[in-house]
Amino acid sequence: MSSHPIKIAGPAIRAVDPWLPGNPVRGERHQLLSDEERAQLAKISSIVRFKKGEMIYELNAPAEASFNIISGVVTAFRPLSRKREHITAFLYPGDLFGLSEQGCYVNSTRATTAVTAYRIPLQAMRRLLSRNADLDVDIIIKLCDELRQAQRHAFLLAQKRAVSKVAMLLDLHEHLQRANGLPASDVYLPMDRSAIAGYLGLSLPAVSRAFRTLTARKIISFRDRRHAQILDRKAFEHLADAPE
Amino acid sequence: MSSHPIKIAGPAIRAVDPWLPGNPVRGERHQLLSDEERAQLAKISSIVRFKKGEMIYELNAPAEASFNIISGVVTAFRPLSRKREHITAFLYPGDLFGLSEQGCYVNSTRATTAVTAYRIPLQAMRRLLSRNADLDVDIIIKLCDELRQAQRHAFLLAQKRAVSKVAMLLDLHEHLQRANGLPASDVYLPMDRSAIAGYLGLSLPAVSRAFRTLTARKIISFRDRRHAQILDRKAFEHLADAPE
DNA sequence: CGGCCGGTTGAGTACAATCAATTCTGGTGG
DNA sequence: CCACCAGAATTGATTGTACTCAACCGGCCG
Repeated sequence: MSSHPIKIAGPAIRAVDPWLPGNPVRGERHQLLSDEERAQLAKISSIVRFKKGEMIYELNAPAEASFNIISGVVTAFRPLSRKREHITAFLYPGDLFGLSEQGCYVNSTRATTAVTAYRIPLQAMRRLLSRNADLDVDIIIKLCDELRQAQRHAFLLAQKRAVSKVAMLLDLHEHLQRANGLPASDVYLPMDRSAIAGYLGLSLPAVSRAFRTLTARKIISFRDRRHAQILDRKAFEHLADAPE
Repeated sequence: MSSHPIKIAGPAIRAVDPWLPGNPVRGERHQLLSDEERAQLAKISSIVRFKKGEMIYELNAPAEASFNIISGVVTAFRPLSRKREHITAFLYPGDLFGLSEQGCYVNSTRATTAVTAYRIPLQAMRRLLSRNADLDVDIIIKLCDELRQAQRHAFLLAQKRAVSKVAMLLDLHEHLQRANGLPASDVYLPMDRSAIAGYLGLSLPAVSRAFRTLTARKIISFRDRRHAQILDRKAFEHLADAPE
């Protein structure tokens, strides 16, 4: 232990606390697990790496493990008939994924950037869970977090105007960056346009046009394809918050 | 105890098991809590009743309790500017609701029918959770269930054609009835058309037209406003499953 | 009997999908 | 280092579908 100054503490689960109002900072996601818990999890986990674009697991495959992201971005999606896919979520460091229903994964996942993650076998996880009440509570908190995310996603999808959807996506990512303590002077979008389209329930051209509209109206501007700045906060929030 | 032949066991949480393949019956939601756990929860809960249409709690109010439905249907929603609202979920017996973020509710809820429910104070719940690892696991299972539901809802909302959305709604409710062991010869929709519109992200006229289209094509028929039958299973699944 | 609420139907408009052509970008090999 | 290529992204023209607004039905209650 002490022979290694840089210690890998084990899985990290980060979420906004559902109970405490502002802990430690309003809206900030914080590390839920104690060092003790992380060590326990580390004992049953392995570290895996995925190259950009690599599949992590496929829909309906037998679920053998959950994953906890250390670095990189993962896209969770449901393949549709042809070249289309419905994107369920973008997952970031501190997130947990690999949900199953009756032993099978309920979506497919792919590394959107290079990814390193803890791989936590389900068997071991279950065993650990039934022995450790504190760990359970942390997982519950995280699941509540993901549930709220999914509900926000649904809310976004219920919007009709493409510009609103796009604005809400930017808003989500800005919040996310802030919640992770990163500077949010510009919004970084690690995924490509077609992934955005899949997440927003729009066609790829529609995404492009929506971005164009927003830049034309001087509401946002693009430093490059993946870095956006919000220029007109007022107009932006009007679109992203309560769209008509 | 024994003096009362009809005993109220306490909260019931029903969900599809994420791990066991088919337990007890493929796709069936089963009771997660042991009698022991239900008794523990019962001790810290009270039973509350709500009239049809009554608000249960409001968005952003301080969250003091979670609820577990005994009977009736609850609508969770997010109020929008005017007469509109985005409906997050319809909740049925065995469901758990009253999620909070930093101490406040993240949506509003209203009784859609007369409702009876357990009211579980959060403080007591937290205390109980941190002492009981088995109970935690059950709650985790339930949250996974709700998370999948939310993701299905998002998937539904990503569909573009109104008939697909409506078909998926019927499909969801048929599955739900089946999962609860009810006969599913016809699909019962306990909510009114405008609630359906709010859930599907459509205007009220669009819902009406979609139903009309489906009946005109002899894919479904209505026994009455709230009871639908699926006539052409093939065509129905084609719309509800992999649209396009 | 009349009004009200939930629901349906109709006409016109707006917005995004589609299909297709074009430009931009990043990566590769000469 | 540059030329080139392939995939990503943008733009354009047309079509379709759902929205809006508004009128109309039908049951329920006073």
